[in-house]
Amino acid sequence: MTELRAEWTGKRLELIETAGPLFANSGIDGVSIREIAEKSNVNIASINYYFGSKENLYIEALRYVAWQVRCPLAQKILQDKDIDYSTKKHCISIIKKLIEERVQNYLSDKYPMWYSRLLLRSLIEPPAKFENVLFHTFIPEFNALVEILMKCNPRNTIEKCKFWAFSILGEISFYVFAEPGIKLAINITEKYTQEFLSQLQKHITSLILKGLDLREG
Amino acid sequence: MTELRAEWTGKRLELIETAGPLFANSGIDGVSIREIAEKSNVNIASINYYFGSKENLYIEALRYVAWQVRCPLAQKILQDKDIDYSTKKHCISIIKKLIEERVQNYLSDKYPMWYSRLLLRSLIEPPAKFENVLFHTFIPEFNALVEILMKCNPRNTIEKCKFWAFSILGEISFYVFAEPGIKLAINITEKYTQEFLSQLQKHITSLILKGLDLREG
DNA sequence: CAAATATTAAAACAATCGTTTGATTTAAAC
DNA sequence: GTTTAAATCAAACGATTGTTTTAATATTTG
Repeated sequence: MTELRAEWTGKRLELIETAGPLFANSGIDGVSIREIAEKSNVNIASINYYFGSKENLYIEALRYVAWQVRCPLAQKILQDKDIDYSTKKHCISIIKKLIEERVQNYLSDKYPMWYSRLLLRSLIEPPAKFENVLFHTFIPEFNALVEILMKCNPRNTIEKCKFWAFSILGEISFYVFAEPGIKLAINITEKYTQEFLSQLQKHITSLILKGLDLREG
Repeated sequence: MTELRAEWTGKRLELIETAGPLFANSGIDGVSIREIAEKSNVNIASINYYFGSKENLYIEALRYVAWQVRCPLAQKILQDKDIDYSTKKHCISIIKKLIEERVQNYLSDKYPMWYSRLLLRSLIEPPAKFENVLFHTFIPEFNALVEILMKCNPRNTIEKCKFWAFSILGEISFYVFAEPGIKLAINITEKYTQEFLSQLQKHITSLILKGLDLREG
């Protein structure tokens, strides 16, 4: 666990942690600063005092969760010059870890569920101001993912590897953004159990590895 | 193409078609009835006159798109008693069609993109009132999908087949709800081309069939 | 302690929200 | 042609929105 940035401390952090889940559930327009102030036990003026505006608070909350649940494993792996991508075993191990990281950071109780919900919400409704956050989190991780997939399967074109990267991201993201619908479908009301997530991780890993012709053994 | 319902005609239809894309992009709270009235060239009072309230207009728009882009193929297939699920060929053909139907209805220019965007938005933010729409569209289609997957692969448990169904839905849905982020990642500004969608459909079909051990030949 | 700064508080700001009213116009029915 | 209903309109409703102001209170600094 890395340190939080200095900007995410004290009252600022409190406000982010209070407003965040509200934003994640109802969007920026679905939450009033009075509701945030009330639940956070601060005066309404504090929001503008600490963040300048409601929109800035939203953007800060977005930057905060993007930092928390970021998945830098792919970039780290790419820096390792000792990896031999010609052996199936290594490639399988890498892809397994890449999927595990995202299931852990997006879906497990390592972080509150609203972290990933707020992050993914910025994917569906990206006002101009949010693109900056996306550009520094989602895009680099995506590009690293594509690069690794290229090395694991050099015969594939970059276009095909982008499809594979989107498959990995999509499979996991679906359980975040469609969470209410999914729980309706499988008839549960509580949060995903660890057992469920373990099975899900296995399922996605198997699906992707098979697709990439990287079946073990 | 089936007929539209009587409730979706005239001024009501006009209002739905005007408000729909706004709702899909910004959510119910991100659009004002004055903006809708202005773009629709009607008086503000018309919205309450025709729908009773803004929320009802939103729900009607949701019911409208859910009806339009619904994917009833799975239910239809299940009614056909002549299908032999023990032959790989039939199973492959069925799953291909199921994926094609969703890519067509959700992503192609068969329908405006905001249809599927609004529908999927109801998955991420389902107020109590929207659950009703979900329950009559998303859930039955999902259940039928699971049932077909069970018949294609009787050795699988129902839990595993649910994962497979979610995989199919998730792979395609990702390109709807994360559309802005995806276009940022692959650096395009226009809508998905037919060529891109054709490749995407091939990719998802191959991915799912391989995962289900239904590789052709 | 005194001065300067940072934080909190209540109140009011203008603007916008969804909705309603009541009058007027259009269309349909007899 | 008269009557009845449907549709449209401008205007105003009270409530709520995000933000600002101004004063009071902590906190920190010298």
